[in-house]
This record gives sequence, C-alpha cells and structure tokens, in this order.
Amino acid sequence: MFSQTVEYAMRAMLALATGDGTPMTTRHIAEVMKVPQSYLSKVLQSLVKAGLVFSTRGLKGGFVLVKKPSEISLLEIQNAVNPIKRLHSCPLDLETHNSELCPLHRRLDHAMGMVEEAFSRTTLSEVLSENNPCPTLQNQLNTLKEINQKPS
Amino acid sequence: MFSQTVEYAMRAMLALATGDGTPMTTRHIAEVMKVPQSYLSKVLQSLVKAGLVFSTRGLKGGFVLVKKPSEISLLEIQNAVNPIKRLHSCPLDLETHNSELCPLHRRLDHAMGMVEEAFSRTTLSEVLSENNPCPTLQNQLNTLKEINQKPS
DNA sequence: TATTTTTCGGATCTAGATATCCAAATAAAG
DNA sequence: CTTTATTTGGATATCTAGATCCGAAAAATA
Repeated sequence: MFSQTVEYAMRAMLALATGDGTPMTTRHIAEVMKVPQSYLSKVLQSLVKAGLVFSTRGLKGGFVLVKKPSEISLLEIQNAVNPIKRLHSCPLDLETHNSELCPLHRRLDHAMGMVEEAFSRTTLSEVLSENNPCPTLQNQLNTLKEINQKPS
Repeated sequence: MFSQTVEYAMRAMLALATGDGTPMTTRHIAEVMKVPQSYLSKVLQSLVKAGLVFSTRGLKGGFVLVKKPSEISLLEIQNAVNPIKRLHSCPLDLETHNSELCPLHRRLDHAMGMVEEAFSRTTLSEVLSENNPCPTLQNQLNTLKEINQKPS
C-alpha cells in the first residue's frame, strides 16, 4: 500500500536522525539500512529537493537533516517522495468543481485522510524514542551510531 | 494510494449492486461507470476468481453479485484485486520470525490496519443508501437502473 | 595544482500495473 | 443447425516505479 520509495525514504531519514550533525554518506545509509545504494541516491535527491535534507558534495560531504527529528513528521517524508493525492472531486466527472464527494470517493478519501493524520502526528524522534523488544531496526540504528562515534 | 484497478473494481461492484438479478454485461458497466471496457473485462475476471461475482457466457450473459450488497464490504473488493499486505515482521530482517514489529513498521502497519478496518465496515448497500448532494456517481447509478428497467 | 571523495544529473534497464485486441468457448434464440 | 451475444484467456502493447551505471561538478586535503 505504501510505495517502496517511501519505505526507503523513511529508513534514510531515521538514519540521518541518529546523526550528530556531520554529513552522512549515501553509502553508509545504504549499508546499514539495507537499501540499494544507487537507488537510495535518487531518493535522497528527492528529499533534498523537498527541503527536508541538506547536502554537501565532495570529501567529508553527505547529508544532514534540515530540521530537528522532533520537527519532522512521517507525512512530510511521504509527501516528499510520493505525495498522497487526496480526492477533491468525483473522478467520474472531472469537469465539475463540486465541493462534495460522492459516497464512494468520500470513503476512499476518508481512508487517505486517516493515514495522513496518523503520519502527520508521528515524528522521527517519536519513532526513535520507542524502546522495542523487536531488535531489527534498533540494531541497524545502533550500528549506525557506533560508526558515527568512531572517527575511523 | 489506492490502485486504479481497485477504483474500477469498486465502481463495477456498485453497478452490479444496483442490478435486479439479471446478468449485466461488461459493456454496460463500462459505459455507465466510465471504465475502459477491455480492461474492465480483466477486472471482472478477478472478481469472479475471488468468488464475489458470478458470470454466465453467451447471449443474455453477464455478471451478477454472488452475495447481497449488504454482505459485501469494500475490503473484500480491495483484497480481490489488490490485497493489502500487512506487515508481520520487520522487512529489514526477513529471516527472523519476530512477533513484534519495529517502531517504524508498527506505524506503517497500523495505518494499513485503519484502512482495512474502515473498508471492512463499509458495505456496498451502505454506500448506495447515502443521499448525496454531489450527483456524479448517483447519476451514473440512476442511469444504470433505468437501463435495467427498460426491456430495451 | 593534483588527488580523493562525494553528490548531481542524465541515460538506461527491468518489472509490474494498466490497457488493448482477438480468437475460442459458451449460451440463447431463431 | 446457424446466428448472435457474450465471457474467457492469451498475446501484446504502453506507461510508470524501481533500480543501475557513469561522467561531470564540487569540496577537502595534501
């Protein structure tokens, strides 16, 4: 139901949210978050264009978040790479600008609205703050933190 | 967010729900519901395979609902053509069969769950029963009823 | 300045969703 | 039995998401 690109974008943003302010490279994010590197490169470009991420080229370059993790919602990420298209008029008759939706599309739009709202209420820091018995993602993030702390 | 195929399937099921028990042809549904006929033909085949619709070939043939409109939910239609894939384990580590999801995928799965529930609570007859100031879909359905009533 | 590391942007490839077309099977009706 | 109307299923075409590759631009460092 959610595109693969959105999944990758959210993983990448979570990775960046564990950062310390120094740029994080595509390669690092890709390895730890298990995202195909060459495609992640495109996803990150979208996030830059959307204004969620700042990039610097060259040696010691990479990506950092523009805002604090507590100020970035899942909805912003979703909309940056794959905007949710809410319904404003019945697709059966696109020419009339009716303010009301038909019963079917009111239901469909309402479902999208629920997702939008849930995503808008969830921030990156909220996701990161949760202690979870399922270790998979947490492990990836911890690994990333260790890599960041080592000057290598 | 919802596939075009799901949209077509729901329109077709609504059309069939206005029927009187005599088979309705692909062409009729396609014209009134403004769905590409040749593609609708494939969508209807999916609905038949899923057991939601019964088909008869030949002259006077067409499609009828297997159950009453009040017993058919939007979720059944969605799942017939494009099943919602709930998350049961973190996609980052598919091998472990963890019962718990990581914080990110718990959120994503929860959003899908809300949609599933909303769709499961909505039946075709519920959608049809709503009076709506926006006429578009209602017009299509009324047109269809008139066509059905005429022996032509 | 030369070297190294990185993002950027364009070209391309692949797979799946969307869509079309047609011959074969099936059923009703003359 | 023939004709007509219909679904079925296969082949195929088109479009978009997902994914890869590479040269050019940019930045740090020696």
